Amino acid sequence: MTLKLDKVNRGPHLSTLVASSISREIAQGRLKTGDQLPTEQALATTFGVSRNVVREAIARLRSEGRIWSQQGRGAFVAETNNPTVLTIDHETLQRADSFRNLFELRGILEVQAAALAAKRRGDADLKAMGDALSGMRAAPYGSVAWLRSDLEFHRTVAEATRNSYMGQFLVFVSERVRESILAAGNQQKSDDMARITLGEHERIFAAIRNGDVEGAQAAMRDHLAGAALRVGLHEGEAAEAESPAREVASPVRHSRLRKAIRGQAGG
Amino acid sequence: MTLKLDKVNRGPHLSTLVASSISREIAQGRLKTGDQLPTEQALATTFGVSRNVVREAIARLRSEGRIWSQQGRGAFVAETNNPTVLTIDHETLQRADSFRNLFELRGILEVQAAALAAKRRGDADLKAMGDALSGMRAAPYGSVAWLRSDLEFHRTVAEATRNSYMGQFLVFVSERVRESILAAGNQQKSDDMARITLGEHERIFAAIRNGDVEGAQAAMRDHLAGAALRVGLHEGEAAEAESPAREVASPVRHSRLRKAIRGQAGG
DNA sequence: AAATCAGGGTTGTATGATAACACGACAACG
DNA sequence: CGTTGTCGTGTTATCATACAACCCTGATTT
Repeated sequence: MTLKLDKVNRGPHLSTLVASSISREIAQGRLKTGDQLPTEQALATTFGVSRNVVREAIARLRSEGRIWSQQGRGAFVAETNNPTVLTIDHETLQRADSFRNLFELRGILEVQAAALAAKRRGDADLKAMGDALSGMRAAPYGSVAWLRSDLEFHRTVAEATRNSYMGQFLVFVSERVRESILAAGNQQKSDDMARITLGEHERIFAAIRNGDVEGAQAAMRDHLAGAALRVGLHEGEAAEAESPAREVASPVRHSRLRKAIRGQAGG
Repeated sequence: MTLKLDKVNRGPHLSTLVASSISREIAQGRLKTGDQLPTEQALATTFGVSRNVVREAIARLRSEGRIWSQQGRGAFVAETNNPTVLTIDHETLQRADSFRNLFELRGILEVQAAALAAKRRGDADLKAMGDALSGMRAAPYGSVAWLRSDLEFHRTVAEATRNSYMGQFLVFVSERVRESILAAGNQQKSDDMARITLGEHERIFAAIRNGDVEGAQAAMRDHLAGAALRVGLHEGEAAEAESPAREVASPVRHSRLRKAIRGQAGG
């Protein structure tokens, strides 16, 4: 046994469902900035959960700056136009469509980063990329060392853009993507994949070394398409409209409540 | 009259205090990655609060990715070596090259967003964009209303990508760019500029409406190039800015508990 | 020895109660 | 008439307790 009976990573707590439901209401404009939310009691009954759960959800939204609340008055939708920090909630990332979206964003950044790197790379950048590739060749596919070298390669590409924000964002997004993949943990490994993946990286490297902007873009696009396949995202027109269609392990308990929440959120 | 005394800055909730206390323990290394936290009951008694408060704090830390918990086992410190939030420092943005880099990143995102929007826009998106354009036509160039409509237009484009992360990132980057421009505040206004800028937006809109992917990209690229010129970006410089670090008012009630928490946490 | 199961410990959720606070209604008072 | 004090209601913040679901361990049984 012990086959990868999905370890149900972070089974979404009820508070998470409630939080994303409210969050969705805000995002879709049904709750505008300054609006007062229903009372905790009302939310609890409409969602069919305890007030405690609602409070955890609200605490979370408050910590994200989406709403603010005052004792004796109520909770109100905050001004969302001043996000001073950017955070990606990785419980939401467990949803397939969210993951796809983030992967798409990563792709855009990676491809353009490859283009800039092909224009601006210096000798030091090329050496760093070469070292990272060597590291990938030396390590077994999927091992920790392999993953580290993989990340390192992409990091050096980002660095070669000479745009620190590009690197910052790219690392941030890539890390979230990687975490999500590791959490799913359903990727099979083979020597073929090692060879293919390595080849993709080498083509990216070659194009960047030659200053071939469009070649670098194409090679990176290929690589990402391959990576998408390897993690089980079918390629092509990736992200469809965001709809709450999560597939993960079915919730055991409270399934009716969860369904109700999902239904109302989906709209 | 109207003496504006600060609106009572309410003391943070107990759950916030508990959360930041635990957070500090992690940051200072007293709780290493993988360590198991004390049980909720234990935390409740040591902090002198109810288990409910502890749960809200833990829910918050969990949503921030600092810890993860599993029913029946406990809560554990997550791998937090990679940043879970992304922030852009105000001061570094004042440097011209930093600003240029951020502007470049914004350009990449905007151009690709325009492409995706041309593919995926729906009728509601087109209407929203049209409304934003109307708002720009009605408002004087550079006015608050004009800026709001401008932002609104770009936001609707991002929304039409059907990729929430795209919108999130784009809004975040654009806001930083806009703040920086406003801080510089050395842009001249003219009717010519109003006409030109509006025309750029209209071409973007037309291309997206027609589903012209490359046209949308080109139009957005034009617009950004124009915007770069208008803010004096090629030899540009930035201005000074301040960053008021505001203090929180002293908590009124539960002061003993709060002090206890602060004391133990502060070290 | 291996499988099964019982028990305790922990988190997740529900429920009710109390305290702190905001706000309007209303009477008392000048 | 305007002001003030008081009260009542509604809401959030917190507490306390109980139960359900789940994990882990170890004894019991096969």
